[in-house]
Amino acid sequence: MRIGDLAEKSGLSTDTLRYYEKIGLLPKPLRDAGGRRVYDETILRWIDFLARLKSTGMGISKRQQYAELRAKGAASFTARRTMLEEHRQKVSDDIGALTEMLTVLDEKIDLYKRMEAGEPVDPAFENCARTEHGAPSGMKGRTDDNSTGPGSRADPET
Amino acid sequence: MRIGDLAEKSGLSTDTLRYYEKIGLLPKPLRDAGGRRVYDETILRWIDFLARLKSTGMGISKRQQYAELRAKGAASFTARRTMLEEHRQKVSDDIGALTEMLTVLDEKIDLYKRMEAGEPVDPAFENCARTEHGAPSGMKGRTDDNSTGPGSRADPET
DNA sequence: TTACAGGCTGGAGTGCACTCCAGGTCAAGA
DNA sequence: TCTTGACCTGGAGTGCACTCCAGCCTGTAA
Repeated sequence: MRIGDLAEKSGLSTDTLRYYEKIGLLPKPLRDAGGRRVYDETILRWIDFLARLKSTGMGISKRQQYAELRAKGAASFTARRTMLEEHRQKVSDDIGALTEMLTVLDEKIDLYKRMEAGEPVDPAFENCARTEHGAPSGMKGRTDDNSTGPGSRADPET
Repeated sequence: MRIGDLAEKSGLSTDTLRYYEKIGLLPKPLRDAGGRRVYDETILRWIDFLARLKSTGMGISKRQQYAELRAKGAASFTARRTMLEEHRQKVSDDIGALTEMLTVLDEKIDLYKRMEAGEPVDPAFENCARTEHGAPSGMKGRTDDNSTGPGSRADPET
């Protein structure tokens, strides 16, 4: 498999594949007689896992570190497991934060629906819907962000 | 409240607050006699929500768009709700992907533990442990890394 | 009155993660 | 043979999201 095929199969561009090789995320591949990179199908599994690490918030330097350990083989099993355990914790925390945000968004969306319908909104609930930060409400008098529209005293974003 | 106080309360630096103002995320505040920015407590709720949008993956341009709508007052309720509904979908999808990753990590961590203990690992199971069955979210059912480190035939990263 | 903390502006610099480009090589098909 | 397309390298450029800096101003406190 040449780099173009791998690009197609992995979803990464050839530039990105060469870049990943340069920074050590991908092992240096064999070359054919003409100097072109030749890849084995198995590299796809590694690229996939790298993509998953990335999409779940692991930055390049951590991935580099992991790739470096991987290159050491069995000697790095424990170190790799430790990294994965740390990442697991981060992923778990992120799920918690996102789940919380889902609630915040649901409340806010509901609030907007009711405002759109012209329903009067209880300021106490507004606070609750908007954030954990319980600041006293009372419209702030900024010309550009507040009470501008006809018929709106309460803006969910105030 | 001056910019230093707001920085302390919001967790953002004064530089970041001025930057957010410059790009339109924060409304232009009033100024005191000496030309210094003066903030009202209520801005904290908005900053908080912006932070939440950011930490849940909304980029600056989308936040700018939302802030622009917010500045329009009641006239933008529906547009804002639409943006929040789109973001809700994204957050929900992200939770799905992260949850899937949690399973992948758990299997991989378990695999490493067994390798560290010197347990022989059945290659078939290895694959199973690493692969997403059926690739639910856009990926093609490959979910593992693979390669040969020096000195191990059965490397979880292989 | 002077020291100094804090604030102001415009603009340059940073780190991440690519992405693009110029100028060249290689190999298969017309 | 010639053309074409894929590939090569080194290096420059991009977009995001800040972060830092120089040089200046203001207001309070010793």
